Amino acid sequence: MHQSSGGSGGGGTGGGSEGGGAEKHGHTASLPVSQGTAHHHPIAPSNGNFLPGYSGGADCGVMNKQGHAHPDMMGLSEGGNCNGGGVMSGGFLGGLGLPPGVIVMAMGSAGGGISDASSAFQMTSGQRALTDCQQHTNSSPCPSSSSPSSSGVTAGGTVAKRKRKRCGVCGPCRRLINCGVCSSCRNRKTGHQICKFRKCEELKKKPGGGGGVLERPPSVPAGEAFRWFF
DNA sequence: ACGTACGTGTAC
DNA sequence: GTACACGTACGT
Ligand SMILES: [Zn+2]
Ligand SMILES: [Zn+2]
Repeated sequence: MHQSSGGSGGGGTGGGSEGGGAEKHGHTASLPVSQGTAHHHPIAPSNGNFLPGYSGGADCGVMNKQGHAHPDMMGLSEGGNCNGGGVMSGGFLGGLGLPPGVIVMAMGSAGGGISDASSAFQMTSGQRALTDCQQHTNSSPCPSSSSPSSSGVTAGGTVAKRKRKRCGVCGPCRRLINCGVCSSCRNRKTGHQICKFRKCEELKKKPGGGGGVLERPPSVPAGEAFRWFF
C-alpha cells in the first residue's frame, strides 16, 4: 500500500553535506544504455553537467552561455529559483516531454550540421527505447533465474524487490555532477538519494505502470514527430 | 566490504 | 500531497 506517496516524495529526497563524490571518475554509473558507442569518457565534459556525447549538438552558441552551471535552474522547489530563461538543460528536453526532435532539428538547421541530425535522431529514439543497433540478443542486465536474488525471494522468503535502474537517456540522467545544494545532495548521508536534478524521470514516473501501459506524452503521437523529420 | 541509489514507510 | 529517513538492492 502506499504506492501513491512512495512515487515522488518518498524516494526523491535525501541529502548530503558535500557534493564531493558525485559519482566516479567518469563512469556516472553503469548506465543500462551504452550511450557513447565508445565509453570511457573520451573527452572532458564541456559543461561538466552533461555527457559529452550530447553536448556536441546542443551547444550552438545561442544558449549555453551560462558559464557557471547553476544547480537550480529548472525551478524545482529549491531556493526558489526563477529559472533565468537563458538557461536550459535536461529539463527542457526530458523535463518537459516535448518533441525533442523538433528542437534539436531547429538547432541543427541553424548550426548547419548533418551530424546534428543524427544526434536528433538518437535523442528521439533514445528517449523511449533506443533504436540503436544494439539489440542485446540476450545480454539481459538481469541474470534472471540462476540467481537467488533474481528469483525475487531472499533466503528468509522475503520478496526482495528488484530496484529499477535509470534510463540513462533522460535529461536528469544525462547530468554528470550533483548540484550539491538540493535536499538530496545536502542530506545524501541520511537520505541516500540521488541529486534531485539527476533523478531519472522514468524512475519518478512509472510507479507501477511499467510493462503493460504504453505511456506516451500527451499530444503529438510520436508518429507525427517522425513526420517532421521527413 | 563499501558507496551509491531505489523503494518504502512515516512525518508534516 | 510533499518531504525526510531507513532499509536494502546493486555495482564496484
Ligand atoms: Zn542536488
Ligand atoms: Zn533517466
